[in-house]
Amino acid sequence: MDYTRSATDRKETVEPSVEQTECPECRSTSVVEDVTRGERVCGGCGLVLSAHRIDTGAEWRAFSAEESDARSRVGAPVRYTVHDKGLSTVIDWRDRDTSGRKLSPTRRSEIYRLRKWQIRSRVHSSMDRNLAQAMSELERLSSQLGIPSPIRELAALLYRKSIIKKLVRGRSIEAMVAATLYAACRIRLKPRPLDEVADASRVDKKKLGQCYRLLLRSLTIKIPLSNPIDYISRFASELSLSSPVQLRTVEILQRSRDIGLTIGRDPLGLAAAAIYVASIMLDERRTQRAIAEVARVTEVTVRNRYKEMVRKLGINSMGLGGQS
DNA sequence: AAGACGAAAGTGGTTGA
DNA sequence: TCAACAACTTTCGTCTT
Repeated sequence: MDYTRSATDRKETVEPSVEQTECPECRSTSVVEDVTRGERVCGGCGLVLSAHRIDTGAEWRAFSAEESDARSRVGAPVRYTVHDKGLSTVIDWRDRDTSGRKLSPTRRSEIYRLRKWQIRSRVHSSMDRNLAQAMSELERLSSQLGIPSPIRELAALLYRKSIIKKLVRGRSIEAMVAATLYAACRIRLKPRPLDEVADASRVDKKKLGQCYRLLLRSLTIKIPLSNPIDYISRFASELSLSSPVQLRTVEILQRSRDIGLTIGRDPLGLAAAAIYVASIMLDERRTQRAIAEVARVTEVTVRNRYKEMVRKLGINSMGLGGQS
C-alpha cells in the first residue's frame, strides 16, 4: 500500500493566486500559459509575466492512448471549497491490512508511528470541523448571492489562511466567511455592496466590516479600491437598462473622476447617480428610488451626487429636473 | 398621486491632537 | 483616548409633473 500519496500527485487545477492577469506593458489581457517551460507570456507583446511555475502535467511521455491513460496522474482536482481539499486518509486503529491479515512487526510499528502522529494532529481535526462548517456556509452564501465558483474558491483560500493565522478564534465562522467572500469579490473586481453580503448572511454590517478590515491587516492582501464602474453592469441589468446607457454611465464616471468629484465619495452613490443621469439623457428614465434601491444607498445620496455632477460637469440639463 | 427636492437632525467611521 | 469632522442616512414638509 502506498501511504505517501499526497497533494503533489494531484493535478492542481485551481488557480489560487491573487495576481492580476493583465500585462503591465501593453495592458493586454490575453495571457498564454506555457506549461512545459513554466512561463506565462503576454499574448500581446510577448513579455514573460512569470517564470518558474510548476508544470502540472505528467513528467513522462506516452506513445499511445492507453499508455496516456495509464500514465496520467490520478485523483480529483484539489478544491479549496471542500474542507479537507478532497484529500483524506484515516489510519485505522486495527492492526490489519485491507484484506484483514495481520501486519508484519515492522509494518505494524510503522503504522503505529503514523497513527500516533494522526492523533497528535488533532489540532487539525478541530480545524477540519471548523472548515467543514465554514465551507457549507460559504456554499450557501455564495449561491444566494450568485457568486461564480472561481470567486468562491478564492474566498475559501482566504478563509484557510485566516484559520492558520488564528483570526477566526473569538469571532463567528459566519462573519469570517462573509468577510472572505466580500474580499474575494473585490479582489476579482466584482464587488458587492457590504449591505448585500450582510443581508444574505446572518451577520450585521458592523461585524462584517470589522472582520473584513482584520482580514486586510492580517493577511496583507492588496485589494484595489472599489471603483464605481465595477458596479455598473450589474446595476444596469437589474434595472434593465440598455448598453448605451451603461456606456454613457461609464463616461460620466470617468469625467467625474477626472475633475476630482469622486474622492472621498461612496462608490455606490456615485454609480447610482451616474446611472440616473445617463438614464435620463438617453430617455430611459428610472426613478431615484429604484436606482437607490439596487445600489443600496438613499435617494438623498443619489440626489446629492447627481446635482454635483450636473453642476460641475456642465451637463446641460434639459429634462434633468434641475434649474436651467 | 408619485416623484423630486432640500432642510435638519442623527449615525458610524476617520483623523489629528 | 477623545473631540472635531465629512459623508451618509433618516425623516419630513413642500413643490412639480
